Amino acid sequence: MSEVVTRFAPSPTGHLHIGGARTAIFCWLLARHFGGRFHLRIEDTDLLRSKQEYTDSILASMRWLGLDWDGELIYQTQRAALYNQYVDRLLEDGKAYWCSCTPEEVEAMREEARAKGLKPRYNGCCRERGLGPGEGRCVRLKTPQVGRVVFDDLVKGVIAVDVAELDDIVIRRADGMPTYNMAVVVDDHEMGITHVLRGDDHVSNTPRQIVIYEALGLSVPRFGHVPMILGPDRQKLSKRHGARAVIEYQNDGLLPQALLNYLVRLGWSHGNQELFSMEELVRFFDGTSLNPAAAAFDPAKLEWCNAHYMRELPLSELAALTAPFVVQAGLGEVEPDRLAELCRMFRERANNLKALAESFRPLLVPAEILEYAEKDAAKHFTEAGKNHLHALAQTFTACEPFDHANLEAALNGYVADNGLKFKEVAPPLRTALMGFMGGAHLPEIMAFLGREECLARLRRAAA
RNA sequence: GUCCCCAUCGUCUAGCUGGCCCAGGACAACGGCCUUUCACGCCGUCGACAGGGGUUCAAAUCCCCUUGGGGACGCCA
Repeated sequence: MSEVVTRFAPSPTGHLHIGGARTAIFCWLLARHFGGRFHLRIEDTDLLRSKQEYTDSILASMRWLGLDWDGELIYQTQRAALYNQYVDRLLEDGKAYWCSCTPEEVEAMREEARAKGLKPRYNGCCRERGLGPGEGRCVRLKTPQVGRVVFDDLVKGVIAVDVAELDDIVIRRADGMPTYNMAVVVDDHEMGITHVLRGDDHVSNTPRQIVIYEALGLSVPRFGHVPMILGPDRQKLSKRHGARAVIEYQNDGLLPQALLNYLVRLGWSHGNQELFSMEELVRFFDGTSLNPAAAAFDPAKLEWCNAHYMRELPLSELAALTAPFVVQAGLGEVEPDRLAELCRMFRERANNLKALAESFRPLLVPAEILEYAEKDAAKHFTEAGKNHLHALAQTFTACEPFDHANLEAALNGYVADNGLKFKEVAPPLRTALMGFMGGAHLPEIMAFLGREECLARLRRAAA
């Protein structure tokens, strides 16, 4: 295969959502796999809805996911003149014509067709009128009237559509701006795009674009339409499904590699493998093995995937990533070493950074305001339990240094010396320290808290 | 309404050039082991080829129909 050039072309009318992110990932992987190029094009011709802040947000999400792009960013609004050169060429070649119909008139035609049970469309009344620029409003493509448009889709296979299904589509609006299909064709050609990977919702645009390519005498790129992502209920993803934007997952404490891994695996597979490094993805992803059917988004599996990557991360890195969430949880700044220690103790108990930070709360809050889980307190702060806590406070006071090994020995010693079972002592101690029956190993919790804090908790619980 | 696309466990999927599949893996669920707790980890259980016709010695795999989903039909992208 000669050079592969792909592109991702978002409209800056919102944040990057997971569906868009997935096609961006596929495009990026395809280019990287074949050592080609990956471009980013901002389709901002909808002036009303496009916003610079969304472009910035989309770029930020791309970077967060680790998707870099080649060359300059392309903004469609800056290329109107270029598009119109192509429109003029079509006009000169008699492949397009001026149309004087108003939108209202066209709408009436559509209504009429609908009433007859036909496909709503423009009736081509200006096609042979030979109107000039002064007489027409918009420019329409003279779509061939017989034949079929056939293309071999990378994911869906051969798709054929009769040209009778295609309208004489508008390629230049009354305001002089090109329409979407026209701009896309010109851009993809000018940018040398060889593979157009995009959402499923574009399949019906593809024949229209191919007709434009052919009218212009340009070579047609390879197309691939990846199915959209459905909500957990298999309905179209919408607000009621919760987070849809990449940035929301970022804010919820997901790791980019986890979201990327999950998204890639949604609609693409490499045998039974579930977890992939970036290197593996680039090595394995060649545009085949894409699933033609729509996939439902499963938050539970995403969390599982994220938990996996949280366990794999070097502690210092995990700590650095968790720090902002700790601050956000109102737990303040924590020294890097202590934070890393907290991560070490708790990372197997959380599925995302936000939850991880939250799990630190019992250890970062002063003894006086530690909250007890009612059930656990009632069950373990019995007379016997309190007596143990008193005695343990005495025992631990003598621990020097106040570290894991000494504390463990002291605790075991207390149990053995009094002929007790560990099970009798551990629950009240754990509840006193953590506030509930959960968390890491007792000696490391105590070592982390330090003598002062530790004893304060035992005394408070015993009281 | 017209056109296009899709269809394996609850979910993501392997399989799809037919036999190795009375269908494999992962998530979830459930049970167990480990264990002072919660987790992690390990082991196990439940669970699917939408339906009907063909083709064939043989079909999840090929063909047709039905049903069910989705998408498109804009001077939006």
